[in-house]
Amino acid sequence: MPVTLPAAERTAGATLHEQVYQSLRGAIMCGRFVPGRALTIRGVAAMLGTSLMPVREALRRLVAERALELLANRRVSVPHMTPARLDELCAARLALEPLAAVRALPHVDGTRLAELRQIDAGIDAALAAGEVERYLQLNQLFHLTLYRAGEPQVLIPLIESLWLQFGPFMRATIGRIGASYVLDRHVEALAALERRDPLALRLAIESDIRDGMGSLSHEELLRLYRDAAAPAERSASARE
Amino acid sequence: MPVTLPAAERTAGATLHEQVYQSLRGAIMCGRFVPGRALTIRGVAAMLGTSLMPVREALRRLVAERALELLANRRVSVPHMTPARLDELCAARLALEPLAAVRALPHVDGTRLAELRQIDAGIDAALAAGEVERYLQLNQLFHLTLYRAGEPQVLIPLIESLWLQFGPFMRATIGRIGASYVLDRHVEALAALERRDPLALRLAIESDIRDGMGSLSHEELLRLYRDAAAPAERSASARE
DNA sequence: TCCGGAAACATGTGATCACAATCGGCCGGC
DNA sequence: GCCGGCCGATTGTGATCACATGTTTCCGGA
Repeated sequence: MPVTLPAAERTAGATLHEQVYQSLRGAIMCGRFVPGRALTIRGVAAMLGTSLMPVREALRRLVAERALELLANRRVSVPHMTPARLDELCAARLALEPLAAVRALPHVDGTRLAELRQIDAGIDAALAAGEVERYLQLNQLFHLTLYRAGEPQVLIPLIESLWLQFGPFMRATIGRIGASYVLDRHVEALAALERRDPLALRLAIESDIRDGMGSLSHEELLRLYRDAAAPAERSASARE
Repeated sequence: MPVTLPAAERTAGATLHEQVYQSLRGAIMCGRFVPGRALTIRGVAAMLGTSLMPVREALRRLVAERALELLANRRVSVPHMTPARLDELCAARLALEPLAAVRALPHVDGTRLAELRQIDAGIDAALAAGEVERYLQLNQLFHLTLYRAGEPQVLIPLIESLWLQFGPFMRATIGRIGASYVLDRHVEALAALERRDPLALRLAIESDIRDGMGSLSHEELLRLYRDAAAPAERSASARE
């Protein structure tokens, strides 16, 4: 079994399938599921101690959000990354996230700016401690906290769908973190926010996304391209 | 009852909830559901002659795609349009669709170009005949047929989500069609495709989207802004 | 040793049912 | 006349079951 799920035992006021959704979403973002390996309804239900129904709904929602892929067998799995999809994801992020940042800028007040600074400090700490998982979580939180200023209703779901597709791959293939941080794009973004400079903010977010792409392990990317040429057989890491 | 659904009787090989999804999606895009009015599972199931289960899954998928909104009561409805949401939808379309078009351009061959020309001819015919519904359908088909060249996997779902949110509102508030067509942006796009000119294509698509926004009935937009100021009471059209 | 087929198993889909929460209308009281 | 609380009807949620499809396993034959 490739994964142990955190047994959604928090009995929040939300519905059961919402809790299952959050558990699965977290597990996906951490790369806990092997791409291509089928996620069975009964399997997830057994891990989380629920019945089939909430799992069905959670899985279907994740498929609609493109976090999971519907196979021909009508089974679901984390989709394999392909060079074309990676390129598209990057292009979509570069189209949407700078836009979201610039639109959020007028609504960023002192409180939110302080919150962003605090998150960025946490990121630096995680980087210094080499805590990859925490770094990725906080990085996502930094971006979403910025974009959420002004309470956008349309852009956030689109961006979250992209992160859901991008996250597990990044988690699995990120190389040495910290190495590529010759320039801290978040500091640039914070400065742009303080100066209320839309263009500088756009550039900082664009650069941050590109840097994120650059931090992918080169050997993983090479394997990706190789696999794309011979898709019949996946490389070793896809095996158990 | 505000709507009669086309009784999903086509027994395609697909799953039942997929057929329900398609029926509901078509009805939503045609503006057949009154925004804010709750769509009940049992009601839809009765209209379509299915049991509750496929309807549940179809509704949940449409909620995930932001075509429907999850109310606090855990009931679903077509969301009301607000000025902020309209602005965001427009910005997202302007960010994603020109990008999708430019990325598709290198993959548009003669066959697809001919297909696009044929759709555009159909659009002109629908415009001349004053068939609003057919015009909107073909317009969507034109855009998606263009974007689908190169088989994008990421951008298409994002754009379809936007159309799903934008479509019902446009269907309900479109003014006199044809009037705003002093310039046919589709012809411009087709010319740009033939010349393989990315910049011209981008401009044509951008202009087409802006023109589409301009074709919204001004009185409807005014009512929208008025309602946004006093959201407690919706205007007459929201009542039965 | 390798291949093919059949049986046992696992899985997704859809239906039906129970139940708690919510909504609607009705009535009584202020 | 208007408001608040009560009761019935409606609704979403979750559980369990039946069934068709697809998958794996195991065994016999070449």
